[in-house]
Amino acid sequence: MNTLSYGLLAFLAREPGSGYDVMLKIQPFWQAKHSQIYPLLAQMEENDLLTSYWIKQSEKPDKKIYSITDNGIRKLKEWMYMPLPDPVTRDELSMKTFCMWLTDRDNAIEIVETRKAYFTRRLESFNTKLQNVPEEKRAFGNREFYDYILIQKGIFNATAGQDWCNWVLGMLREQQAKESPIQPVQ
Amino acid sequence: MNTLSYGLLAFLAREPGSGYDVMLKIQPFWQAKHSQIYPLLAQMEENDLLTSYWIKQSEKPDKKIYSITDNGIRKLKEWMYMPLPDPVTRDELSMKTFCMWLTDRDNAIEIVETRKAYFTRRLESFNTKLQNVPEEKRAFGNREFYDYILIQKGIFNATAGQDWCNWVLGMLREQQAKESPIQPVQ
DNA sequence: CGGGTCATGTAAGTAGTTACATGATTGG
DNA sequence: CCAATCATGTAACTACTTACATGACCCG
Repeated sequence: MNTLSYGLLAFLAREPGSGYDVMLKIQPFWQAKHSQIYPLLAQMEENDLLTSYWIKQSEKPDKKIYSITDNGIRKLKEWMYMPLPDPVTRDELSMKTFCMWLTDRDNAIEIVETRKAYFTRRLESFNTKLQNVPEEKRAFGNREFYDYILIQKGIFNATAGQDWCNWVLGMLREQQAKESPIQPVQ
Repeated sequence: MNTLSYGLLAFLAREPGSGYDVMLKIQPFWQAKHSQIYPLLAQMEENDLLTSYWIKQSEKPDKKIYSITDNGIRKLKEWMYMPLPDPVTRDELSMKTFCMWLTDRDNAIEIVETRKAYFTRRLESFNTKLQNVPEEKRAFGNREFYDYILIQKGIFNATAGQDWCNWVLGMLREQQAKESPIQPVQ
C-alpha cells in the first residue's frame, strides 16, 4: 500500500466510482496515469479493500464501478495516524531559473509566462470546483469542509506561484523598458 | 539526459563541486538521494559533459570534484529552449486532508501542525540562504539575481503553505473553543 | 477525417527509494 | 557511546511514465 493507493481509497470512501472517475478526481492533487491506477485498484480489490461491479453502457465503453469495503475504511482510518512525510516537488522551472543567466531575456520571459499560464488554468479549475461547494457547507462539521480546505490548498499554492511569476516578470520587463528607446506611456 | 541531470549540470555550471556538494545544493529544490546522483554524474562524465579529479583529504574521505565542460554548457543552453513541463507535486497531506472527516479533530490538528513545522524549518533555511546574497547583487544583470529569485520562489511557496496551515488550524481550533466549557480569556 | 473524450487494460522502460558497504571525526 | 556529518559507491526494489491495444462517438 503506497500513498497513491490510500489516495484512491480516500476518493472511493466518499462515493463509489470507476477507475477513470477517480483518475480525473485525483489528477489536480496527485499526478497519476491510468496505467498506474488500474492495476492498483485491481490489487486493492484482491486485498478486500474494494469491491466492484460492471455497468454496461451503450454508445460508451462499459464501466467498472469500485466501492470501498469496511476493511478499506478501517485501513484508511489507521493511515490517518501514520507519520506525515514531507511533500515532494519536482519542478523543472527551479532548475531553469538557476541557469537563466545562460540564456537571453526574451527566453527567460517566455519560460516564466508559460508557467504563469499554467497557474491561471489551475486557478480557473479550482475556482470552478469551489463553486460546487455550497457556502453553508464550508464550515467545520460538514464533510464538505474538507473538500473546501483542500481546494483552498490548491488555490493558496497556485496564487503564490502566480504572484512569483508576476514579480519576476516585472523585474525582467523593467529592465527591458530601461533599455528600450521609447518609454511606454503610464 | 533527464531533468535531474540538467539540474546537476546547472549547479556545476556555476562552480565545480563534488557529488556530495551538489546533492546538498539541489536538495531544497529537487529531492534526490546520493544513490541516484553519483551514477548520473559518472554517466555525464562519460558523455563529456563533465570532467573530474580527486582531492585527497586527511581526516575526511577523499573528494571527487566535477567541472562542467564546454559541451556541458552547450547542452544546458539548448535545454533552456526546450518546452517547460508542468511541475509535479506529490503531497500526502492533500490525500489526508480529503479524509480528515474519518479521524478526530486532535489528529487533524496534529497533522496540520506537522506540516506547519516543516514550512517553518524551510523558511528558516531559505532566509539564511537569502542573507548570503548581498543586496547590491539582487538586481537584473547579476548572476546572483537568479539565485535571489530562486530562493524567493521557495519563500513564496513555503509562505503560502504556512498561511494555509494557520488558516486551517484557526478553523479547527475555533470549533474547539466553542465546544470547551471554559472560554479562553482574550 | 483527425483529434479529443470516454473507458479499460498490459508491457516495457525510466526514475527514484531503500538498503548494503566502508570508515574516520566530532558533538552531545 | 551513539548519532550525525563527510564522502562515494552498488544492488535491489518500488513508483511512475510511455507506448501499445481496442473501439465508438462527437466536434470542428
